[in-house]
Amino acid sequence: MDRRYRGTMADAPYAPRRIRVLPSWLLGRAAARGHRLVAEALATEGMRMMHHAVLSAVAETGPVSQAELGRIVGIDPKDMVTVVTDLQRGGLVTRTPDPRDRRKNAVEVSAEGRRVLRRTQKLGDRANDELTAALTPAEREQLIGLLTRIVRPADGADGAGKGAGG
Amino acid sequence: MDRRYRGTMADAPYAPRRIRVLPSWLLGRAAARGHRLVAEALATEGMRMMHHAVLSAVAETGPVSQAELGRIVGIDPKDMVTVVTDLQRGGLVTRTPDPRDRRKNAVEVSAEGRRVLRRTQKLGDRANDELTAALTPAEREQLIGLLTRIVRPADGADGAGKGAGG
DNA sequence: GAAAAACCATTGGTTGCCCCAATGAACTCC
DNA sequence: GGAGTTCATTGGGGCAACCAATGGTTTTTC
Repeated sequence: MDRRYRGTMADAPYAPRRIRVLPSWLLGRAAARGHRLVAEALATEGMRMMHHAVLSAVAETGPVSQAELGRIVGIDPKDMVTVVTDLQRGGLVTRTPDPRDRRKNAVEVSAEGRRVLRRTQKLGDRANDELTAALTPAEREQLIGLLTRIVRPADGADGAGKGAGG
Repeated sequence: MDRRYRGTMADAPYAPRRIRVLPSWLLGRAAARGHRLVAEALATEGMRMMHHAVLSAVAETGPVSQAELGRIVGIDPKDMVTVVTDLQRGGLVTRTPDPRDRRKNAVEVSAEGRRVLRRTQKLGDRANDELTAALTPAEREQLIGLLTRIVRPADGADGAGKGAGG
């Protein structure tokens, strides 16, 4: 394998020992690879990760406000505006004023949205298969379990919920 | 406990089922949390993640060129210039022309650099402890092993080494 | 019922990370 | 000594996460 000049993350096998074993470091690397793989796959449908996540949330939650969506997928209200606008422009969701609460937009998936979602889900799944190709199914489940517990430490006691990154 | 408005990643517990179990998704979340934790910790020493990684690599590799460093930690040559400049400005590394190859800069850690590195390493380690607080030591090792294999699939056969993003 | 507080969608702007292309100097190989 | 390559540097560009402010709307409180 010719080690070219390009330093594209993916081929940075050695890193300093002290760092290479740090979960935060590995997480960053793995996430970067996952992101690249998924983004690449989704791009064939003109979708991006956040768009897919939001569309998925909409499909699952039914008519829902943007603020609620933001809480669900964990993105900023500002970014949500962009995503929903894109989705709407593509005819994947409808954004209608909620008659019960005129502040809100009722976002709902369209037939076309469901169609696209079905495809992008398959694409995303396949990308994830490739991402975890080196793992056995059992190991993959293990990884998912471990990560899930890392992602939501809000349950534990000790110093959690510290300063939200000033 | 009050669920405020802010959607800062950390408190996005539920996400759509279909997505929540996707390694790529979890990886992104976990990485974001790890990044926040570590960055926050390092900030107390005025350091950033990349700076720490590079400094660590320099300390471990001895006098080394920037290009080599870039390959080691996996960042772009352009960004390396900035990082090394910052490090140099802070007196943490020295950047001297390599007499054996006048194209190269021999980057080397300074005494002060070692001192800072010792502190930032401790800081980084602690942040990682907090990141993995929900895991037992054995589980943490497990996670590291799993992630390591995800990060470098370059060994396996199947479609690996695919298009690097495009 | 009116003021106060909270919430929603939107606009505006910032930061950090990752990536690519081009340039001039220096080294290597033939 | 000329071609090809590597090095540091400069100049861009894209994407994700985040924070502050505003006008309109709902709920809360007195």
